[in-house]
Amino acid sequence: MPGIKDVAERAGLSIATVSRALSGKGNVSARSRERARNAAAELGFVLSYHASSLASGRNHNVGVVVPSVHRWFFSSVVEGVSATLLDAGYDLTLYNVSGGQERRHSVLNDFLLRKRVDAVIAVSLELSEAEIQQLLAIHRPIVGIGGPLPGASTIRIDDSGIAQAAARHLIQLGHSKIAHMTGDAAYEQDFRLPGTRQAGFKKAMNDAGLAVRPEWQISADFTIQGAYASARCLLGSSVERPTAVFAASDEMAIGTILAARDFGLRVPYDLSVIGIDGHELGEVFGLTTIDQDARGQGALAVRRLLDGLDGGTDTEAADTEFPTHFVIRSSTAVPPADPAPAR
Amino acid sequence: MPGIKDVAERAGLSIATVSRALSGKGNVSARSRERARNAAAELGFVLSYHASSLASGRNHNVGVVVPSVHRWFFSSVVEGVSATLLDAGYDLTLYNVSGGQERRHSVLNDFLLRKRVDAVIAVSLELSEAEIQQLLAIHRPIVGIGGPLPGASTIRIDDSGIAQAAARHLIQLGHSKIAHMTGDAAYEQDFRLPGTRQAGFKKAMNDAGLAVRPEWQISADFTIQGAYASARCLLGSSVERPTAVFAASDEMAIGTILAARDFGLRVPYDLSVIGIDGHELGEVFGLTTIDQDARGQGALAVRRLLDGLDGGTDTEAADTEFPTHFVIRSSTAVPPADPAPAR
DNA sequence: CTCACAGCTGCAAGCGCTTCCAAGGTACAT
DNA sequence: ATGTACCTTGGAAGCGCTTGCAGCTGTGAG
Repeated sequence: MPGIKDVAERAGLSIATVSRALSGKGNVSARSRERARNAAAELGFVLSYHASSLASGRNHNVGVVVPSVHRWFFSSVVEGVSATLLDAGYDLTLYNVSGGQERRHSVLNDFLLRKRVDAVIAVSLELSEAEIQQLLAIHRPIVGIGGPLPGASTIRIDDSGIAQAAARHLIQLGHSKIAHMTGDAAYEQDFRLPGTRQAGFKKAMNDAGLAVRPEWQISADFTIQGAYASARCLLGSSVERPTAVFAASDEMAIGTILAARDFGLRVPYDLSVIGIDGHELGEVFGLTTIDQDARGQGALAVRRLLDGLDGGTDTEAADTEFPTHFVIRSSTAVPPADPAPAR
Repeated sequence: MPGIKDVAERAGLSIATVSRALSGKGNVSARSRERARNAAAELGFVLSYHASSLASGRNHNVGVVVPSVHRWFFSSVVEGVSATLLDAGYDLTLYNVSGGQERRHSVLNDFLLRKRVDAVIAVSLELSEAEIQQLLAIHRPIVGIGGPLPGASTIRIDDSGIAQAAARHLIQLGHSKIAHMTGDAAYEQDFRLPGTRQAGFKKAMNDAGLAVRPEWQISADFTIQGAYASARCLLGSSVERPTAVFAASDEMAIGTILAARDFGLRVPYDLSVIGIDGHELGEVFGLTTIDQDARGQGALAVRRLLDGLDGGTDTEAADTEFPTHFVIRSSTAVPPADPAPAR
C-alpha cells in the first residue's frame, strides 16, 4: 500500500508539501498541489486515518449513540446523520446500546472515551448526571437529539406544543372524549418524551375545559404491536369508548387503528386517530399526524457539529427547535353523532 | 489525558512492559501485570486507539455496509452485529449507502480502503466484480449476509428452499390459485434475493402441477406501503382473484393483508397470506411466516469474523446456511369453497 | 561449578502522518 | 541596491503506542 512517502517521491515533492497539498491546509502552490494530487491518484493513495489522526489529533469520526437502530425514529435519524457525515468525509461509529444499562455503561466508558471520536451525537438518551459529566469531560462537541442533555447542544421538536396541537385538532373537530396513548414506564425512564407529550395533551384538554379521564390514558412501548395490544384493551373493555385517540407516535396510532378495525370500528367515522412522527406507513393508513422529519434532524445535528469542529470555536450549548408540520389525512373527522347527548 | 508513559512511571515499569501487561500479549510476570493494571486503573488510562492501531496494524473496528438501516432486515442484522461486536470490544463503523451508486462508490473507495477497518460485513449488497476485487484486495476478512459475495464467506438462508416451503404450505392447504408478490426491479438489481425466492415459488408450483399465472405475479419494493399499493391493484382489478398470496417478505405480506381488508376480504377465510422474515409485526396480523432471525445472522457473522481475526489463519471462504423456522399463525387456511369448481 | 535455556524486562526503532520552524524565493517598497 | 514581507518548501520532531532485539536473572541439567 502506497504511503505519503511514495506520493512525495513520485511527485518530486517533500512529504510535508504533499501532506499540505492533499489536506488543503497551508499554502501550497497550484503546481505542487496538482502534482501531489496526480501522484496520489496514480498510486491510488489514501491517507491512513490512524496515522493522520494520531498526528493531528483529529479523527474524522463521530460517535452516534442510539437506543436501538431497529426503531423508526432512531434509524431515521441515523440515516440522516450517516448521509451528511459521509458526504463530509467523516466516519460514523455506531453505538447501539439496546443491550441495557450494562452495555451502555461500557460504551460510554470504554469506547467513547478512547479518544476515537471527534464528537458525539446522542439520540434520545436520558443520561445520568455522571454520564453527562463524563461526556462533557472529554471535551468533545456533543449534540443531543430528541431528548434533554443538560450542558450540550440539543435539537428537539416542541413536544409539548405539537401534542397540544394534535389534541386541539381533535377538539376543534368537536371531540371531547379523547383518549391518549403515551409511552410506557420503560420508555419514560429513558426518554422522558412521553411525559412531555402527555403534558401537552393535558394542557390542551384543560384549556378546552375537557376532562382527562384516567381510564382513557393508556400506554404502550411505542411499537405498533404494543399499541395494538393496549388499544384492544381500551376499545374492548366495558368502559365508555372515546371518540378519538391521540397517540404519542405514529406507530402507536397505527396499532390503535388496527385494533379499532378488529372491533369493527371505522376510522375516522367511529374513531378518530392522530399520531406524531411522519412515519412512512402513515399514508397507508391515511393517518393524520405531525411530521417531525427525523432524517432532517439527524442531518442538522451533523451540520451543527461540523460547524463547531471546523470553526474551532467552542460554540456554547444551543437548543434548536426543529420545525414540524401538520399532515392532515383521513384518520380524523368529526365525532359520530352522539345517540344521546349527555346534556 | 494519561498516556501509557504515565502508567509506566506510576507502576515503576517500562512502557514496553506496561503495554504487554495491558494487552495480555507477551510474557509478563504476575506482579508486573498487576502493578500495571492498578496504575492504569488509578489514572483512568485508556489506550489511544489510533496510536495502538497505527503501531500494531490492527484496528478493533469492523465496517458494516448496509443499503439502509431504515429497513427491517438491515436494522435487525445491525443490531445483532452491534451487540456482538461491542461485547468483543470492537467498534462498528456504519456505512449506510442508501444514497445510491455514487455514495456507495465513495464508501468503498474512500472509506473502507483507508485501512480503518479490520474486516467488513456487507449486508445484502450486490457488488460488482470490480468492487469485490477491491474489497478482497485490501486483504481483510469479509463476510456477506443475505446476498452472494463471490470469494468471501457468506451467511445466508436457503431462499429458494424456504420459498418452496412457503408455497408448499399453501398448496397443501388446498390452494391452487396462488399469487406471488416479489421484490421489484430496483431491488432485484441490488439484492438478487427476490429472484431466488421467486424461483423457489415457481419450482413448488411446477412440482405440484400448478400454473404460475403472470397476472398473479406482482411486485413491490419490500415495504408495507409498496406492497399495499401493489396488492390493491391485484385485488381490485377485474382479473380472477387468487385464494392465496405468498409474499417474499413479511412487510409485503402485511401490506397485502391491509389491502385485502380494504376490499372486505377476510384473511384467511377469503385469502391466505404467507410471508418470510419473522417480523415483529407478524404477530399483530397473525401472519404465517418463515422466521429467519436476522439478528442471529448478524451475530453469527461477527463470530465468524472474529474467529478469523484472532485465529489469524486465513480462513477460506465458507458459505453458511442459516437455519430458519416455520411459524404458523392464522393468516393461512384452506381456500374458500369454490362456488363453481372449474373442472 | 558451568552452561544452556527460558522467562522477564527495557531500549529503541518504527507505524504514517501533521505541523512547527527555518530557509529560500519572489515581489514590492524604500 | 537594500530591506521587508509574504509565499512556498523541506527538514525533522513528534503523535502514543507495539514489538524485535538484546540483556539480565534464575533455574535445572550436565
